Amino acid sequence: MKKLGTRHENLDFKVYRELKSMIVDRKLKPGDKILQEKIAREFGVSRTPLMCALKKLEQEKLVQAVPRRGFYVRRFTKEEVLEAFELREILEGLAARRAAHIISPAQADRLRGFFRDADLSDSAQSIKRYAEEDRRFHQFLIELGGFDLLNDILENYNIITVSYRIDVMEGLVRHPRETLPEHEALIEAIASGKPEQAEKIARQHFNRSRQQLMKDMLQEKMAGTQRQPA
Amino acid sequence: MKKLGTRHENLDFKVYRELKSMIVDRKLKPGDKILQEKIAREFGVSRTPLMCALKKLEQEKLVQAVPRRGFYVRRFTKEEVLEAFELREILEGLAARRAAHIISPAQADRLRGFFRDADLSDSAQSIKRYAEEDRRFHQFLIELGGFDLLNDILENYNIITVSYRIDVMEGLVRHPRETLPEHEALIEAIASGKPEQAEKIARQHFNRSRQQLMKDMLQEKMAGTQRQPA
DNA sequence: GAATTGAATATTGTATGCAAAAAACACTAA
DNA sequence: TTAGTGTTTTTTGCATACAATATTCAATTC
Repeated sequence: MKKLGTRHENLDFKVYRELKSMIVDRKLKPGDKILQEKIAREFGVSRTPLMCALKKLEQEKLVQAVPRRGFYVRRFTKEEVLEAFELREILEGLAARRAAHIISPAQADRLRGFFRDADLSDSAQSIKRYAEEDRRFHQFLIELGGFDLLNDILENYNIITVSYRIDVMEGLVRHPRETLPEHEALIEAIASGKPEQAEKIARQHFNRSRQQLMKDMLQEKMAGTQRQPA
Repeated sequence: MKKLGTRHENLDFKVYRELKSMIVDRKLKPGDKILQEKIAREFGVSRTPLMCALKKLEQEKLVQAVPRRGFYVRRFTKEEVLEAFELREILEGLAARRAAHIISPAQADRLRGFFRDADLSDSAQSIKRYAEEDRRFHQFLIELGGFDLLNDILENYNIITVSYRIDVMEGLVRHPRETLPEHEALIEAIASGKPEQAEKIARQHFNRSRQQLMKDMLQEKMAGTQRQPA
């Protein structure tokens, strides 16, 4: 018995995806109110599926619902971003551990291909390419070691860490020269099937980025003008 | 400026809570189809807020939506339950670590009160009381060391582990005689402010339960008749 | 001019209506 | 019987309608 039947995709899901990418791409900015009528007209749907989509996004914390007022694009606090990093630290640590457990030789080969010809210069171009490779690498790691529940969580909460500071160094927290050795060590630990080591390295990797982020945030606070409305 | 204003609770949220407890309490059983018209009438609301509530539950994996067919109460696979345990292992490990970091003397006192007068006999009554204490303990641990994101995730996925096998030994996977020393060690590690140790113990605690569960499941498979419909 | 009030307007939360899809049923032919 | 087919009934997905609440803004008072 086949199961390929699910071709009908409900409108609310399409709206959900569209809205989500609008938020991640900053077409809707943090703090913006979401005018249901307007968006619904823009998308050519009624408010019913839009409402559903908004509720979904609320659950993912991308928007905030204020009863009888409406939905607003959420503005993440520094604390939340750091907390999201803390979660990634252990969740991707888990993924790394599992990946090392179950990796196949073919997958190990593919894994070893990541960052092979990384360019560590400071040009915007090379930073950008490294950032892309970084995302692909973490994606592959999750595919390797993840499972449904874990993937769901990571998908939801990576967005918080990604959508913050997207404008600085392509979203990278640390310079490739610093992270490349860590990536290489992680790759080797997973590819050679060392779960404990893989988890440890993955966690260290995120931990260091988190520490760096904390420092950056502190500096920002000292230096700059802080907009932080209610 | 105060902020106590949020008194309006939308209908969909009430429906959501009600449905959720119906599922957890087995008033709606795994596999049951959710007849929207019927439930809506039962709750005295229209299908609109019910729909929203169902979508929320879908995101939490308590129900499954099949487009153009409807919603069904989800039946968890063994794999999923084990995966949920694996998640709890690291997530509550994190909570334990953080708790040990930030615990106050007053909280440490309260923590040490858990399981103080535990009764390790085999009577149904005492097992039941231990299971309740267990839940309260883990809840307190999450309150201590958790944060918003973590709480959300744990709330969702604990349900998977709790709603499975609720009928055997009050949902406990291992006997109190086995888990009590672990609980005591964990309490002491947190109360005396030892983050690394606390995390390690918490993880071991869950890991052992997970191993036990795997064994149990394997035995069930060997022995019993397996209902596992599509 | 600043603060306060209150009507006019806009927006939300929910119920209802309706077309399209799925399920249930009844009837016919092997 | 059983398999197949057309028809009725049910149910879903979505649009729309409407009352209740929020917001806006002009008029009024201090």
